Parts: sequence; C-alpha cells; structure tokens
Amino acid sequence: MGITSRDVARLAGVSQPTVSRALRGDPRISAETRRKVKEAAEALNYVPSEAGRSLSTRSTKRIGVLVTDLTNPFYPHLVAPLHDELERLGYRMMLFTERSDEVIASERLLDRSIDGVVLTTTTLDSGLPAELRRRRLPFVYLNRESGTPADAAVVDNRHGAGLVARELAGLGHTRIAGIFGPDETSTGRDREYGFRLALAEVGVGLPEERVRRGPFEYATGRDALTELLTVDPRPTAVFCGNDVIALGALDAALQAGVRVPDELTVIGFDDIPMASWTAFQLTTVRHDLHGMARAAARLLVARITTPDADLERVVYTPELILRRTHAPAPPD
Amino acid sequence: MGITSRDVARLAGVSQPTVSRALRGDPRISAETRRKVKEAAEALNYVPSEAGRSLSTRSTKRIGVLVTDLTNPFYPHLVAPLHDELERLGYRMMLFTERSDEVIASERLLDRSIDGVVLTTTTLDSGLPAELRRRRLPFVYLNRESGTPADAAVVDNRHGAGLVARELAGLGHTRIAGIFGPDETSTGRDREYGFRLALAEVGVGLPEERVRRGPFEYATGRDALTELLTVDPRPTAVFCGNDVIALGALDAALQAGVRVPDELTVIGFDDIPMASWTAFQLTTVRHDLHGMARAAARLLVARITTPDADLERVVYTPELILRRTHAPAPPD
DNA sequence: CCGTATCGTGCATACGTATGAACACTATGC
DNA sequence: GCATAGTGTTCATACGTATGCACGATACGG
Repeated sequence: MGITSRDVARLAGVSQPTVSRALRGDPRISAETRRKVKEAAEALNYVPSEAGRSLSTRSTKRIGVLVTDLTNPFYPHLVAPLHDELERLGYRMMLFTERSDEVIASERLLDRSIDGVVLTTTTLDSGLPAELRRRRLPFVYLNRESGTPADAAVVDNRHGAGLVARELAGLGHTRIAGIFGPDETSTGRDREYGFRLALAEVGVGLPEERVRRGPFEYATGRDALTELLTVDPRPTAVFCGNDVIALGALDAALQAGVRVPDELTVIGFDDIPMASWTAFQLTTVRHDLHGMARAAARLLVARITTPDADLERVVYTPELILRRTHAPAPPD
Repeated sequence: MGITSRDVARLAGVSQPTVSRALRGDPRISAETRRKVKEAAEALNYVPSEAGRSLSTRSTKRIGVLVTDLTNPFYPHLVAPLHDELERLGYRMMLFTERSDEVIASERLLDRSIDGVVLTTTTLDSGLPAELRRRRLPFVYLNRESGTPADAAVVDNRHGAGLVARELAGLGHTRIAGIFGPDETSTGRDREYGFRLALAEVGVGLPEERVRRGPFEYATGRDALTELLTVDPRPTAVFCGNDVIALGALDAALQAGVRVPDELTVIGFDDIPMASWTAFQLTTVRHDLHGMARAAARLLVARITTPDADLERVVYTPELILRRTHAPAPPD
C-alpha cells in the first residue's frame, strides 16, 4: 500500500540509500541524480515513513504537551503559541490532557514516541518530573514548575501579586480577600505568598476566613466569591489567583447584585484576551503569555539538542493593567 | 540507552519473540514463562518502542485532529471529549492547528504516523478531504462537513436555525439581522439557509444590508454588530452563527449602550458553557457537543477497523434554550 | 513402545529508513 | 603510464517489534 523509498529507487534507477540521501539533501549526491530521484518521488507521491525514520534515527521530532484541561480558557493561550513555535522548530505536538500527571507517566511518555515533554500544569507533589529525569527524557516547565530541577519558562508570580497588594493598599482597602489557586501548584502558592508578603509590608492583614483556594477555574471564583460575600463585614476587594477565577468572581458578584467596582474591587492575573472584553474590563496582572510559551519550546529543543548544557530559567516580569474592576475602598 | 525486548529476553532467559508474545497476551505462552517475562520487564522498566511496533504492525494507534484555532472558546469543547473518547478506544490524539487545511495536507498527514483524521473545521472548498480519500487515509467529519463523502457527526443546523427564526417571528420581530459564519463552511451556510427558509415561511425578510458574515470568532460578532447598530432603522434582533459570535455581539451592544434584550434580542448557536454565565445568559440553540465528538471518534475507529463498511452519518437534533437575551420586539 | 496430537518456544524474517564503510570511476600530478 | 586524490554510488547493516513457520517436548491413545 504505502510507497517506500525502495519503490522510488526502482523507478529512478538508483539504490534505496541514494534515494534517502538525495531527498535529505546529502551534498555528495550529484545534481543529476537528485533531480531523477525527486522526479520519481514526485511521480509516486512518495512520503517517507515516519516510523521507519524514527526507528533509524532514534528521534521522532514529536513533543508531548501535558495540560489538565483544555476547556479552561487559560490553557489554549499557552498551547496555541507553543504549538506554532514547536512546528517552527520542526517538531510536532502531541497533546496529553489528563486530570493527573500520574496516569500518563509510564507507558505513554516513555515508549520513545516523543523526544521531550512540556509540563504546563505540574503540581508540586507530582512524581512525574523526577521520573522523567530518571529516565533521561528531556522536559521543560511552562507556567508552573516543581522541585525537580529543569529548564523553565515562568512568570515572577510573587512580584505580580505584590503589585496587586500595593495597588489595593493604595486604594485604601483593608478588608481584602483572596481566591487563590491550589496550594500544591507553584502558581497558586507563589501568588498567594507574594500577595501576603506585600500586604504585610504595608500593614494589611489577610485572615484565613477571607481566603479561599481551588482549581484555576471559573467555578472556583464563582463559588468562592458567593461564600465570601456572606462574610461579615464583607470584603471590599478580592485578588484572584488567575483571570478565569476572577471571571467567576465577577459573575458571582453580578448574580448577587454587588456592584463592581463601586462595592467590590476584583483583580485577576494573566490578562487573557477575555479579560479585556467589555462585559468584564478586568483589572489584572499582564505577562507575556505567548513569549513564555515560545521560550519553553525553544528551551526544550535546545535541551534535546545539547542535553548537558546548563539549566536555563526564563522569568517574565509582569505588570499591572488597570481596567475597570478596581476602585477606592468604599466608606464603611 | 533504551531497554529493548531483547534485553528483557536475555534477563528472562527466553527469546525476543517470546517476550513480545508474553507481554501482548498471546495464549500460547505458558503461565510460568509469562510470569518470568513480566518480572524481567518490570525489573528493567521495559516499555515497548512505539516506532518498532508501528513499523511492524503498520498501525500507529494515533489519530490526527485538525482544528483551526484552539483559542476560540468553541473548539476546546469539541477537542476535549474527542481526546477522551479516542483514549478510551486505545488511540492517541495528534493535534494539528493551522489556519488552512492545505498547509497540512501532504507531508504531515501522509507519512503513516497517524491511522486516521478527524476534520473539525473543513471548508467546502478544501481539497483535503478528496486528497485523504484518494490516499485511502480514513477520516471523519466532526461539526462541519464538505462535499467529499465520508462518515460524519454533525448537527441539524438548518433545523436549529429554523427554531430561532420561528421564535423571533413569534416575538414579533420584523427587522431581523444575521451574523453568520463563513459561506464556505457547512455550518455557516446551513445555519444561514435554515434561518432564511424559516423566515420566508413566516413572511419575514432578511435583506442583505442586515447580514454580515465572518469567521466564527468573537471579533466577528463585535465588529459586525457595531456596524449593524448604525443601520437605520436599527434591527431589533440578531441571530448569530454561533455562541462565540453572539458573545462578541453582546459585548458590542454593551459598548454601544444598547440594552439587551429590551432594545435588542441576541441569539446564538451551540450552547457552550460560557453562554450560561451570569454576565451573558445567552439564549441559544443547544446540541450535544460532547456526544457529537464522541460519536466522531467511534465512527473513525470503526472505519479504520472495517474500511469497507457503509458510510455512517450521525445527526444531532438541536433545541432552543431560552435564557435572557431575547424579548418581544420593542414598539417603534 | 511407537506414532500422533498438542502445546510452547525459537528461528528467520519483514517492516522502511538512515548511515558507515567499501567500492567503482574520473580527474590530476609527476 | 601509474599512483593518488576526489567524487558519487552501492553494500551491508542497524533500529525494535511482530509473526508465519518449523521444531522440540510432552502427553496420550492404541
């Protein structure tokens, strides 16, 4: 069924290795032979077998990308530029979407069907990074990271959260709430830590009763804010672990009839495109999402090419984007 | 570097073929031998090479999925269940996101690195389906389809659009507008056609000046509605080719200070989760998005298994979901 | 006690490409 | 006119798994 290099060789009147070399651009093949081979390949619609090539070269030019949940509006903004950059570098993307890292670990990543892995949603307690390291399968952290050392493309989450804390303090807020990501993620933990640290510096407290944590999802923000609105006295501002949580919070406020920003300030993190929709106009922390994804692709490919180079960590510095969901603290 | 079946064979004191058979569950292998082999494989952390297997079996257990743009909130709701169902059926997903089908065609799909293809965003003028057919690479249409016959999992778009037309007519709207998808997509065309047909039946016109078309994106709805609001007299209702366009339209109305639904009725199509957010409460046409994606996976796998079976077409019937963006036509 | 099933395993090989090494052949220099 | 260098191609083989076929071992019936 499939046309092989041998078929091309027969038609072109050369040997199979010559076909391989001619098509791969080996300089030792004469222009004349190359022309003949290319013509024959064209005529037969020859496409080299990926499996054959992989087996021979021990490289698949494929990268595995792990993401928990594509329907979360955040991840596509990471995956899309990652995909494009990988293609640009001559690699293809294999997407693995699983709730937990562990499920994927052994079989699926280790059958030599991929040359490397991009981890976008690792948790700090995941055994996967260590396992990949042990197996010498190159990988890179994107967005989140964990204790096992590896190349990484991440945001300075603490700094970004600090910007928010100081802005809120400057607006006179003192009853501040937080809806953070999971404590077992670096993004969840660092954003909370940076926020607390900066608040403490300006003398504002963040009691546990005004703190909620959960997955970086719409439902987390919606449900958490609904709860927080019942706390008495009610918080006047809430910092959300990411934009998606913030959108959930905005929705809950709308539902509850609480006016944003007059009665409640809401601030997110990431600045995904939806944050700028008229319906939301979310004040948030912006960072170079696309650049970060592309950097991860480059780091990984570099690691595959030169496995023993020093580890590299690309850290993006975020900035505060002031839209319409923040306002001075209302008088009591 | 990689552990091969030969290494396992050596440790277990059997031949390489026996390892292959034992691990694949060949009934001819004795329980005792199988135990020995499994132990050895375990001890060495053996994982069979995907390339070796593919080369030998001429099957990769991989499916290519073509999607134009993951950052469009619609597609993840198609891709996620598709991914899960494919995994359930023992296949992995390779994602190809490209603006145009053509780019992908030859090399990337035809190097025998995938066993089949799911087309989610084919255009009617794409040459890809015919090419795949010619090359005998199994494929299935999901969501959209085109002239080249193949298995398909789709929605009865005309019916759904008809529901909207009749609802609008029942609410007394006469100055109706439409923001449809691209004319070269089956979903764009069928939804427009079904809408026009049903409107004609109830004697309502849809003049070209109140019609816009564009990609199924937020920006399309936003920009098109901004324009439509300048048409005099202004339309009192607008049907959007999908929910994402409708969200753009809602945002444009908000921006322009036009109250929905009092001054303008907006109706979408698909009922993606965001449509039910409090900020939108979009009236729309619901269909079984997940079921459709799973059906496509099953159809494709069936086609791969039995290439000569009759073509199958799974058509889902949609229903109207009345939320808060529709109202009776305002008095002139 | 031998022939014959039956069962379990090994042997040989196929799958398609890539590549080091060998081998022709031509051109060059003395 | 012969050794030498350089060029273009073929030969042989590796990569890792799966599978048809042959073959040895065991059990069983006659």
